[in-house]
Amino acid sequence: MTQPERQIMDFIEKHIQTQGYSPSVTEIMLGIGYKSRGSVHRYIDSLVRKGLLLRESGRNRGLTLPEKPKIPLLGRIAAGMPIEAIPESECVDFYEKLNCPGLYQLIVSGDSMIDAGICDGDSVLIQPAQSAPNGAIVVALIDGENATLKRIYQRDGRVTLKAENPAYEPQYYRPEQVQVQGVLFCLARFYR
Amino acid sequence: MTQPERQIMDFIEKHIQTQGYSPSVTEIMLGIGYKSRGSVHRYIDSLVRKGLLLRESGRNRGLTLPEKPKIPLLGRIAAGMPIEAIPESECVDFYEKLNCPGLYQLIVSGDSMIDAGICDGDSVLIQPAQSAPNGAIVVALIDGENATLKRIYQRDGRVTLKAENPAYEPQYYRPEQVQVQGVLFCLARFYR
DNA sequence: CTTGCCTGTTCTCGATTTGTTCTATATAGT
DNA sequence: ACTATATAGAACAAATCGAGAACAGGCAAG
Repeated sequence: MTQPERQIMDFIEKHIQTQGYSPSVTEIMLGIGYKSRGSVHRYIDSLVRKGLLLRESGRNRGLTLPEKPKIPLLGRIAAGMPIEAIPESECVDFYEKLNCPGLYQLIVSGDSMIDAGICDGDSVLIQPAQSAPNGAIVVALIDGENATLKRIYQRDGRVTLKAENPAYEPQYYRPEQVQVQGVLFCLARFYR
Repeated sequence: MTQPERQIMDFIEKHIQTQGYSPSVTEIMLGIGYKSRGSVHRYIDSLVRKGLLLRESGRNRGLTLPEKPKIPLLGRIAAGMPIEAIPESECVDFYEKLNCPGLYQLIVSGDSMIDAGICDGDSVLIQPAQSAPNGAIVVALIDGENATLKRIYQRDGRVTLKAENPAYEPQYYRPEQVQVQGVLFCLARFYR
């Protein structure tokens, strides 16, 4: 989005939010400070072509904003307690949150992280990294062969990879044996 | 990538990230400190030839960064096993997956669903519904007062709400006491 | 209905910006 | 001094921009 496009977009968003309906091209022109409707119209065309704006053709004031996958955050839910409403209906833009360059997805196989709430079949989103803070959950490559999802601790000159499952013992390695490939960024599990 | 190429690449990346669109050759020139557009243009040519930069010919400000995939699905990861690559680098479009009308988000409070891998502080995305199949995890309103996240079973004329935590006993209700508000659609947990 | 204004849309024009190519100059390495 | 390379700067065509004119359809008042 170029600078004038951004300016026009902001104006439209603000107008729709405050007035409840789309501004006219002339109103945008005056609001932004242009002296010609043609110019404004050209920018609107561009925005519509990019899908950043929707237009109901043949209607006056027919501009609408495309729906973003915003998911309203309603409150907290607990065992046996009512939903504690969160005052302003915050919206979480998952698209924004996940717009993290380099992110990739792996599907978890096995139960070794079950006590961390990571189950067989879950999707984990990994942010590429060469190192990680102690206690982080990472994708670690061991001896250049085996990649595994574990909690990592680096101290006393050795690396510990700890599963979150009492059935698995922590594994100890020399630092040169373990290569961090990425850090756990997000867990996603779909039920339907 | 030579040093000036690296410098120009960084400038372009930064500009696209902050402004949302490509810089012009003149802007790069000023930003880096050159006094000629020709030189900058030569480096851009080189970057395009190497595939490190894309150019929409015939358009002004038509430089784009090679597209990074949404979130590539790389494979499965397991305890002590190598990543089992998935042949085609499938891409998961979370935008698409979450574009489910009516979806709303709740933050989980408490440990009553811990054995289902749902932890304190997790986000659950709920799809509004009036009923749910046996065994589904639902948001249930009890006696019109208390909302809770539980696994639901309806049989023998009574409703069982079962926590996934041995510390909590299943609770039995008459059907008219329990109102399903929604079905668990997705679990999301952010680590960073 | 008709009328008149607002609105959306399309077009042209001149000025400016931009991508591109070219040549000349400066610099570094041999 | 010679060559290779990097930079500066000029020049040109195309794209873009803002202004303004013109026209048809929407919309509400009479």
